[in-house]
Amino acid sequence: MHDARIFREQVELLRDGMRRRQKLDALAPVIDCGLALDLERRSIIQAVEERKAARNASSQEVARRKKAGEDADDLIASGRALGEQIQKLEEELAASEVELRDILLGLPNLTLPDVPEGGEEANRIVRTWGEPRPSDGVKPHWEIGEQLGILDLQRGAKISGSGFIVFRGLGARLTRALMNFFIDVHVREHGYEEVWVPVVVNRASMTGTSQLPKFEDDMYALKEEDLFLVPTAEVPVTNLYRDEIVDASTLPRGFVAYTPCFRREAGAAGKDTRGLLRVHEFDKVEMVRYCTPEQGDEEHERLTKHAESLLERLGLPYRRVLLAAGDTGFGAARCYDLEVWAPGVGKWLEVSSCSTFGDFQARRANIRYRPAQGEKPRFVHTLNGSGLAFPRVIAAILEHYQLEDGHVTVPEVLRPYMATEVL
RNA sequence: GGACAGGUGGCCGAGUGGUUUAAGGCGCACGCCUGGAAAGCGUGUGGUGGGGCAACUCACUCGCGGGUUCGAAUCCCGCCCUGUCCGCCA
Repeated sequence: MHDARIFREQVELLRDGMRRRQKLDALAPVIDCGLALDLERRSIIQAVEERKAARNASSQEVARRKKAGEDADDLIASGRALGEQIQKLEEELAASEVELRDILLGLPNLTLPDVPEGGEEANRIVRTWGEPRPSDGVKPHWEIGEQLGILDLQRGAKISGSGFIVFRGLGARLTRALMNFFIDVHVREHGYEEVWVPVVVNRASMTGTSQLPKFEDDMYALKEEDLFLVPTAEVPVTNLYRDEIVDASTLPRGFVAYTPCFRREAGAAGKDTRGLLRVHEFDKVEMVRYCTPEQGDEEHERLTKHAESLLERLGLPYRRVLLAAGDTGFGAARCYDLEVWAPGVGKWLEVSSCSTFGDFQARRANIRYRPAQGEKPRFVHTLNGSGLAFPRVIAAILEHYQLEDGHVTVPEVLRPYMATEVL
């Protein structure tokens, strides 16, 4: 969320940011509306506060007179009139504030200057690692997975519906291995604090990280309780310190959590949905970082490298893509996608999104730090990245490490967790 | 789910309609004192929003949201959270 001040102080910057995202046509009228509402709101505030000051003074005078045994009926009458005016103005103010907040909650973040303008076609591959294996003779993961008895899509669909997966035997163990391997690396080598968090969260948390209000239709919800299944651990983990002022000496700091992730993927049906490519429930280890504004860029690079290091240890060829403004998520200021090569399906699969949000989430979630004793609190910067999402990593392993006989070599780093060298 | 008790500043804690416009204490910061420190003494000490170049000033803020009143931490209603007991339970 932006500071409302952006309307009166930097509206051109805001317009330009929306243009870079290719959203200006849709959002220009919204921005104009925000500008007008901010003006209106401040003028009402002045009117109402003027009257409140008068009422406060009058009430004190009433108290003084009563104590002195004097008559105060005239003041009580004028106070009543003031009260009526105040009530009316406050109703107007509340309406205008709700409208302004709705607008602010619906505006995407500004992207950083190094983010390319435009849509998906302007995404930029900034580095590649490893030799992509040629696709010749490599079967897609869903064939190999079913063949090896480690993937059971049929029964997943029976139990829950399409897009829900059953892993069996070594497939189930592989999921457990990835969870432990990823978390162990982040905790032991990258300095993250391991956290285990709820996967059902309230509306305030979902709003804090900017899934709500705009993307409510994409979320699984428990309507009776007004609770939501998390689409990513980003939500509960970033919200750990919602409405708090964190100790500046702890920054930068990182948290890592495993959670299942639930996504309705409304409207995505039919597109790259076979096998493990796009499912409604999947598992992921997520890194979340808090830092100061000054540390933001450096932290974004660090976070992204933490995710890349996992792919390198797994020996899976990948590329890092800097997303163009129009392809960058709603709340992000800059986002790198990590895409792993899957020779069986012949595609680069997104296995991690590493984003920096600036203070966009922190303002919504009210997460602050005090730079130094006696100074005003400032919003932290928040970052998060998958480290990593399991299903597509599993797909890449089943394809990249596929043997001619249909078995699959287990990446060396996973062998201590798997107790086997081959699937 | 039911019953009861609670929720006041960084922390403790007083406060049942008007010098409480939140006492007092702890902590913290600064100053005095000291060779240096402790103790002691003094001063200061939250957040949000509005106005102002600024000094400053106004409003709001006692879990949250409404209501009553000229005036609410205080009275009324709803909700949330915490604790204890009961019920249920991996």
